[in-house]
Amino acid sequence: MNIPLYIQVKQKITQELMSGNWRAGDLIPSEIELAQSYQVSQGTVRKAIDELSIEKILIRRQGKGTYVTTHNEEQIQLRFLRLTSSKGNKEKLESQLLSFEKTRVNSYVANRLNLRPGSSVYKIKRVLTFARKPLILDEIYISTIPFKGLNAEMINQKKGSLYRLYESNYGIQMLNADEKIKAVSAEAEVSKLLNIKKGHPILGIERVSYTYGNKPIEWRLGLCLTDEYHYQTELE
Amino acid sequence: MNIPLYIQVKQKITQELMSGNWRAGDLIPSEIELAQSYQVSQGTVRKAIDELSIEKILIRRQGKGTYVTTHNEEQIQLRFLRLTSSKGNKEKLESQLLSFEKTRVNSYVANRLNLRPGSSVYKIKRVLTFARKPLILDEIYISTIPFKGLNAEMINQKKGSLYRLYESNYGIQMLNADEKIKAVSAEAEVSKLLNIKKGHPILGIERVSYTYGNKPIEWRLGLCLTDEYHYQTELE
DNA sequence: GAGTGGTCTAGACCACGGC
DNA sequence: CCGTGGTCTAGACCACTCA
Repeated sequence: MNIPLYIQVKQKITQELMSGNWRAGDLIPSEIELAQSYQVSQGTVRKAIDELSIEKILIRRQGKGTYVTTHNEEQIQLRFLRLTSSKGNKEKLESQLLSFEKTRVNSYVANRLNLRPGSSVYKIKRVLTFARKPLILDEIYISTIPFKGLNAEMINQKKGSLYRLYESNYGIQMLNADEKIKAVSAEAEVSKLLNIKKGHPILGIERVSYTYGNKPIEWRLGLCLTDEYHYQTELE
Repeated sequence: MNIPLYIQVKQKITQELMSGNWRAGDLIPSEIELAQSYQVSQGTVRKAIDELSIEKILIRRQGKGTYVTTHNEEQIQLRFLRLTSSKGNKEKLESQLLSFEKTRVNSYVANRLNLRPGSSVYKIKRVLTFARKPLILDEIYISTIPFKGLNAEMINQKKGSLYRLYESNYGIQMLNADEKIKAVSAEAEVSKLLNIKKGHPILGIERVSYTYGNKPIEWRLGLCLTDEYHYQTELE
């Protein structure tokens, strides 16, 4: 095998995470302990953990130890939300569930999630509100298989953060996501829900989110009103 | 001083780049040479270069050496362009200059570029075309001071890549950028140039680009037709 | 074969957090 | 005070590039 040792260590650590031995928020063994158990030097473990913490899969805390990233901490909860107020306000986000149903997935979403067309999914519709103004209309699909028993009540309990729900109730962590953005016109139903005129320009954000091993878990389409907000990114 | 050694090495390397001693595309001294000249170990130089190459300021090439990132290489030229065809086509980009003028900057753009309101800037308008269809209408502002003597002919010569022009003719490298995205309606003038109906929804992408030391150099507003294309990002 | 970056080790010391 | 991650060193060997 010509795979570098630190890559192998990375894979071993990832296996512990995928298998559920180490769970979100857990403190993992120290670098020295890992070095002993994998029979490599501390520097090699360090390099593996370095990369995993760049990928935001692990978090180091000097003096304390290395932890598995979690969506349950306040600061990290809105990690995937790129919408910010153009005036710099920091308003509280609220979520209102519109509908929750079990249905069959269409072929487009099935492709994105590596599911068979027509297989069983949960479909979630909701409105996200900032400062009491409706801003985002979400339509979300997840396979019923890993989320067995999910219901509307559970979603309402977690008020807003689906990713916290996935993690705490099903042990599924969202690690990264792809987004595709278009400008579209608000249709009749959308314009009513977002309280705008029909035909008003809005952002259509299509997102696929992935867990360990780049396995796609969730597809969503977010329709966002960007009159007073904007989508923000950094390019390198 | 409590600044880690490798950060100090990073700063020294950055100074070489800012001062113009090492220019875009140059091969910089080897890790061993740098370690000797800075009186630190090779490992420390390595860590400094590691970070600079993550920031895409330097590029390592095994067996050859470490190079200063350049916009002149084909693959890296469209680094900041996030617009891709929804159908997966890879069409050639062409640029058509609409206007080039020297004018006074308004206060909004002045703030973004750390200029005094009313100071002298070049204003560039152009249309970017993919597969012979107009897709992006750009309006670009840069201070006249670092770009003394710039004219329309120089822009036409470089066909498309302004960043290549900045780098090769003025030694100014764009390292990173912030973008703010909104959905807007096409106004009369815009709709004519992009060959769409008035009021059609388009993306408004506002970008500020930075050089060494996070110094803002260029402000631009890109109006993008996203009927057959989309803006793509990855979230971590 | 010489020179470059890439991996790996062993060991020292520092800075931080918490008992 | 101890254990953690963070920095730094010195030296070995590997993998790649090019003359």
